[in-house]
Amino acid sequence: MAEVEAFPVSATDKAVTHLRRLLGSGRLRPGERLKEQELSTEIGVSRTPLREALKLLAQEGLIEVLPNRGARVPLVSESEIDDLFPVMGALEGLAGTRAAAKATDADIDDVRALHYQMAAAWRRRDRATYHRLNREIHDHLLRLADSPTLTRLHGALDARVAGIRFEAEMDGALWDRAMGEHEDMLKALEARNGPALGAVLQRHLETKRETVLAALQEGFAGAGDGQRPV
Amino acid sequence: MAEVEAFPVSATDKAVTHLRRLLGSGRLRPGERLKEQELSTEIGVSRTPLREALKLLAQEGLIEVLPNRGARVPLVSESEIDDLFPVMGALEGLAGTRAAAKATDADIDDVRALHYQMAAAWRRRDRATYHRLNREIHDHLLRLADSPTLTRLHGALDARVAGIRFEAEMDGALWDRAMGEHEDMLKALEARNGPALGAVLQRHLETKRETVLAALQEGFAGAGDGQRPV
DNA sequence: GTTTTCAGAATTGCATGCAATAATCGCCAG
DNA sequence: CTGGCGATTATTGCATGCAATTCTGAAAAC
Repeated sequence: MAEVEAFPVSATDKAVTHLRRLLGSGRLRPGERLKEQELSTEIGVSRTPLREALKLLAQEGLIEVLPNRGARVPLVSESEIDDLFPVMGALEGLAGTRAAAKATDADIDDVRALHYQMAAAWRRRDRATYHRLNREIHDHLLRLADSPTLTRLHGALDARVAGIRFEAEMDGALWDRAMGEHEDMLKALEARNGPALGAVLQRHLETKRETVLAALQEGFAGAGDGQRPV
Repeated sequence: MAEVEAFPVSATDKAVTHLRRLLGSGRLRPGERLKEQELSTEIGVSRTPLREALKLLAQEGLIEVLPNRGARVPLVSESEIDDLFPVMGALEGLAGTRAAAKATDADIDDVRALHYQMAAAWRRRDRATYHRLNREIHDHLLRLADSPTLTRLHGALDARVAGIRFEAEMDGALWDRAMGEHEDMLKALEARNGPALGAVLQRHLETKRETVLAALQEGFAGAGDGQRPV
């Protein structure tokens, strides 16, 4: 067995990872104040690396730090969604264009397999499986685009909406529309038509934007299910 | 006069600003090691906020920090340029599309004024003025796009190539091509043709990519003129 | 009953100290 | 003279302490 590069995870990385999980899982809710003392003891690092982690996540927009007033989980507003999604659309559009150009036959086979599994989940209205496979397909396409910068930026933006539990709220019409767009994606990818794939992805983002906005208006603002009426 | 919100600049902000200037001005050269002690005394803050600043800039890709080995100014490689520019192209394309849709007549007048000043600078081969106005025009368009996320991401990517002194190397043919694209930009903006403006900006980025690559191959790698053969 | 005030507590921002890791340089073998 | 090795030095990573700021809440004023 090859010796694994014994890679000392820094306390800052540990804090970043831990905080990401807290934010993504909804343990920290929008508007909530993040106290350094509290978090540092929970995570098991001192305040210095924790503060570094907070600043890093703030730069990504996942939290916001106010001078002398500590960090908060930002409330996600409609205007932020409207700001965010066009940019994600542009990035995914580029990803699609590149992915179609670079995909090997094997890559396309992989995506096709995921696609048909997802279509099956959609037909039986299995939300959880659908969303898992959906994510896998999008990750796959992004990976095919083969651009670290693209992956990094997209990930940063995606993390901001990850807290919104829009999946649960996805209504039938929007879900069908999304599924239809996925059909078009597969066709464009099979035809290795980059511009078409890019265009579909941009349309798809618009559908996602509407889904997220609907969820937001239903009161699923931000991470967690804390605001759920039951 | 309204009382200005007296806002205390944090030591971290001070360090970030200072480091940005050092990197942008070429005082710190690619490959150079950044020592915390040295920098902190020069900037006048202690190591803690300096370290926060380093991590923030590292997240933007302006520097890289290796575990236990400190921070370095990364060498800019061709592959990084090839990675970066398509993404910037997608962002500027979006900016153009939005800018054309949102611009008021007054906005267009402003851009037109800048454009004709720049054209004059181009005709008399006044590089410095041309590049200043060029930057102003691009900033203006980005501002018209009216998207904080777009501005932020574009700024982060732009900072990475800002250190490369590609302006000095811009050869005649590429310069003329860039100027022609600016003509098209103005036309598209005047016609409020968003897609057209977006497309021009993407083409323009490709021209810039070639310019930067040429400069890189001439040995102007990264910030500063240290590698210049004289 | 509502608002203002102000002392005490809590919290953040930053500097410094100490342990752990990496770089450096002189020394010795070949 | 060159290349490898070990002690010394330099540097990073992190924890902690202290000053400055903000928050809290209870009493006083209206």
